[in-house]
Amino acid sequence: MNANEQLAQALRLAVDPPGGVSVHALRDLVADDDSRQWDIATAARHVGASPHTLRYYERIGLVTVPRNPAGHRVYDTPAIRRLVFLTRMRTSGMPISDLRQYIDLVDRGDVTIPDRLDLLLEHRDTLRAQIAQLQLALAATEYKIATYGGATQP
Amino acid sequence: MNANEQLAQALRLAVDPPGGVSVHALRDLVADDDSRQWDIATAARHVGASPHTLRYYERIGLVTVPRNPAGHRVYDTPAIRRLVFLTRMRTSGMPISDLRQYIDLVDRGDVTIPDRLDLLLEHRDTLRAQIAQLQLALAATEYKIATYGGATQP
DNA sequence: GTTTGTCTTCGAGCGCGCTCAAAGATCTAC
DNA sequence: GTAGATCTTTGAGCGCGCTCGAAGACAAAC
Repeated sequence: MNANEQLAQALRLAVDPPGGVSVHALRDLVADDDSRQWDIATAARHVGASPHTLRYYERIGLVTVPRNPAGHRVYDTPAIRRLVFLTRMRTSGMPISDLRQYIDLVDRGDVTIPDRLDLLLEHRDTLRAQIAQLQLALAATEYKIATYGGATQP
Repeated sequence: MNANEQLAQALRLAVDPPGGVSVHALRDLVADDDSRQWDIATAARHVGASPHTLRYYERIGLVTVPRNPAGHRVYDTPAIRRLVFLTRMRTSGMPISDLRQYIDLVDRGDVTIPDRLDLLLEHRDTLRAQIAQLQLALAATEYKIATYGGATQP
């Protein structure tokens, strides 16, 4: 295998990762069943964050959470759905400032739908660019792995 | 143009738009020509960082840079190659602590090659996981975009 | 009723990765 | 020779996104 072939192989591996995107998450977007209630610990576990983080998100206005008579947070389905959205967007690198902007638009009603769409389109571009970047880094890494033993330099 | 070249070409086209690291950089991994000299501003421009950042990387031991008689940094080819590697790994989300670990191994010579390989393999897994995450977020975003006008919630 | 745990609010602290400011030496152009 | 940009070092500061601690109310188990 010469250098070009190795390079091509690395690129191939980077662009065609084993195991594709799961459809699971898409189903989450559609599912719309319950009117369950969750305490903060359960909610946190469900969205993969800490209770601290959930309180933080509420503090900075990303989500509003009703209380029970004792003053404890009670997460309902809309709150959970929003949190799932928020954490996914965070995981994908959207800064909190953008999320606040988006949430503000949501809270201002349907009239802001075009603006929200713009934000989403922008985010889509960002995601695509990020994926491309990562695939490049992956290609470089695959290449380095494939050729190790040859060169010593980093 | 053979298959490999076409693949590289396709990747270049798919990856280049947002500016930043390009397929170019992969060639840097193979290329090994020059003994050019660069001042810090040029070096910074070349790797897509600020002079501040380059000095910072030197301070924390990620790279060693010779000086000219006046005490100014003179970046040589090995230094640049290492910086390109470092910035690519940073861009792909590798924490500086990992990079220091890796660089320490490199500086300790060939005996650490297996350890370095381990780090690279681990990073490859991280990259794959990240890409999968982003593709998921992208799918979710595409879905939201496609269905906008329907639902109002977040 | 008492322990033990989880909840509340509020403010402060932290780790990361830069980023900048200050004070001074040096290079570049005119 | 002089102005202005760029270089040096050192130490401090900053923005982000949490993360924690303290002090106290409430809940669940015995």
